[in-house]
Amino acid sequence: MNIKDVAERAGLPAKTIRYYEEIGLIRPLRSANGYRAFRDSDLHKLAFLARARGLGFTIEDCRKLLALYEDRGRASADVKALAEAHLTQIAAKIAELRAMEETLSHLVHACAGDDRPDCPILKGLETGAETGCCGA
Amino acid sequence: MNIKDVAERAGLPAKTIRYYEEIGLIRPLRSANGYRAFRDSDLHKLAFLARARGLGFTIEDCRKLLALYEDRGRASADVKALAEAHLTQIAAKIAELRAMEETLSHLVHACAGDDRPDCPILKGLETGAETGCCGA
DNA sequence: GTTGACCTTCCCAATACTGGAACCCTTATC
DNA sequence: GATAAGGGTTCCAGTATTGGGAAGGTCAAC
Repeated sequence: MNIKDVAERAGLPAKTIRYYEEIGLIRPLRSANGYRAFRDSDLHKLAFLARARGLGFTIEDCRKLLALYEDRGRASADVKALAEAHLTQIAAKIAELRAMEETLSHLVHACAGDDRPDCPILKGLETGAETGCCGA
Repeated sequence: MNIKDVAERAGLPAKTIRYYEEIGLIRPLRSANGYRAFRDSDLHKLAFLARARGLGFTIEDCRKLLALYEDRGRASADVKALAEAHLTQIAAKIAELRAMEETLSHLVHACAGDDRPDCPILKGLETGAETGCCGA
């Protein structure tokens, strides 16, 4: 298979596939003309990578997951540990975003959004205070 | 004020402050010895930037916010529009992370996490299916 | 043989910093 | 005056993960 075929089937841009080869995630063969010649196993790995990346795993995590995927003697505990650590990071990121969302939505609600210059959002950014809409 | 003082007061690393100058967010004066000489107005801007960045605004959004902050004749609607667009992006990011979290936590819960190789997480990444724990 | 769709490598851009090297300035101490 | 500590400066390179595009080789069809 040439790169465009695997790209479509794995759901990854060709550019990304070349990059994954460059950093050693896959090692496709080469045809006589210099084209990459992907085996089914390469396609499987790329689809695996696409899904792992889609779940937010870093490339380095993907490298470890791929190694476990290929290791018939792996312990599922190792996979689970990786996934749990990643879940923890996802939860932390969500919490961070929610905090931003909360602060910012308070400010937005306090802002008239008209043609006058008075703006609680800018005031909040200036002073570090929120709108003060509900106490203190 | 020298850079270390403003860094502490604004809550930003000195490196970051130099970077902000490089990209034109601030324009501190220079002393005869070549040191940056920060005015109070520079400090205010840096603190403003630190808070805006803390709310997840991109640097380019910060640039616009700073321009509005400095424009005494701004319309608060412009600020609000920026903030609302950012809120939308935050919400989208949260939704994305939650989807990842949900999929991954299903897989994790289905995984025994012992020393055997059988692993629903790897299977899920291989096939694109979730655990199938609840139907289908 | 020419067109058009592939493929290749290589370099640059993006985000928002972060680290380090090499070197200059200031102040205090010996 | 020498030295050392603790500032400051610039410049280069790197992070993570692509995306864009140039310059050029290859293949299949007409």
